[in-house]
Amino acid sequence: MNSSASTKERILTAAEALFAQRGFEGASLRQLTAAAGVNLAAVNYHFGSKDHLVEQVFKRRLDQLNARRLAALKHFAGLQETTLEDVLSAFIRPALDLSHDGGGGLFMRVLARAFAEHDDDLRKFLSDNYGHVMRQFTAEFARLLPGLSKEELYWRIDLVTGALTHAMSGFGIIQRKNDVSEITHREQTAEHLIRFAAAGLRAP
Amino acid sequence: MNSSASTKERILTAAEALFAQRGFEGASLRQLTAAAGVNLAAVNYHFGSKDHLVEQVFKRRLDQLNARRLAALKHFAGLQETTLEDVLSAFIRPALDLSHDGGGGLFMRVLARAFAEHDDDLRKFLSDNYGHVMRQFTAEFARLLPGLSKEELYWRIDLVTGALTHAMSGFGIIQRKNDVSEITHREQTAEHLIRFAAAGLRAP
DNA sequence: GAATGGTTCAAACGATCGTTTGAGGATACG
DNA sequence: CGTATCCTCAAACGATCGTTTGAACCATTC
Repeated sequence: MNSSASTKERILTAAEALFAQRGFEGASLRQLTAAAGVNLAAVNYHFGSKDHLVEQVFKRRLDQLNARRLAALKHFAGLQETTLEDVLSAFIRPALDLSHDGGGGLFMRVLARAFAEHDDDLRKFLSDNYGHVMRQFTAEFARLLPGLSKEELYWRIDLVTGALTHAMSGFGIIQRKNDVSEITHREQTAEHLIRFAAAGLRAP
Repeated sequence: MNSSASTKERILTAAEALFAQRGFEGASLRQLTAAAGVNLAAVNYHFGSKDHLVEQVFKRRLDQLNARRLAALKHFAGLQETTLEDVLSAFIRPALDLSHDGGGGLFMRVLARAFAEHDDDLRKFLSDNYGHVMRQFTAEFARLLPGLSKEELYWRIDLVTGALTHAMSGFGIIQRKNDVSEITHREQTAEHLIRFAAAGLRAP
């Protein structure tokens, strides 16, 4: 049908990689279209502008991430026997999975960049596509941590998010060693994150 | 003496603010020099290039931050009665102070950007100016958390750093309210961070 | 007061940016 | 076959980028 679907997808994939490497301003459309093997004008034809392309790069991955997080949370929401670790797992593992399939761990780096860019339009876009998921998780955390005030809870979720973003985007000193498979490394990352975050959330 | 000291300082201050707002690539030398009230050519005259200017922006603040952190740590290093919270305080409070004086909470945002940019040269520069401080703190954490393996300790320090950077750069949802003074807010931030990080580091 | 060395200035340089244009190719339908 | 629709392409547009240039300024020194 739409013979341009391939072109659009190629642009999106190349854009995700280049934005992660060079940033939104640092990656030019000429580098981007050359990497994708398409004509320079194709970006403006299919996406209207570079800014709209940036939004679509986010949308493609965030739709995945949100759906998976909510699906994972659904199994635990409101249940008596749910633990803090269960909810953290539903929050963390889809993000780690996302950075694994989809062609590489690039998107979380793009996301971390977006946080750092402090672009108001982009933040609003992220809030619109992200807000309801965060609210659901916050409600579940509140249920499992009844001793925390609302302010204290917001603070701690914020700090968990910081630790998550940091770890997932590969900022840190921790790198996968060659004798550890990527799946194993991902599992270890998830376990470290969940253990750390759960303890931080439960802090007296 | 050096009548250009004023010009250099004005450039550095304006650069710090603009880099925080627009990023290293997004802030042009024309915006920068206009904000500083100096001639366009002054940047290349005093700093050689834009890249060198970026490095100097970091150096000016990191030298402060490193000195204050080490001075704060010195009071606790190796002492029997030192607590985890003491060391975390020595790590966290100088950073919060830095973002307070020096004309605004802009530098930590610049630092968070630098992490996100993944620029190898800049990361090497940061590592060279930062590494020995991190090693001293790591040694102290290891002393106070003898139950942790080296790998586990590295992981947790990495996660603490992520939470710290996130909170200090003002990413999160937490904003200072108008009825709270900045000093009070800074103190609350430090307490939340220390409580959360200490619990995360002590996780079973 | 002429000369010196450090600093500032307006102007221009070539390169690269995002975007637009208009012609041409490809495919489907009458 | 003719036409309409979607897409691709090379080329160019104006704007802005970091950097360089050479003249002017200004304090200090002989």
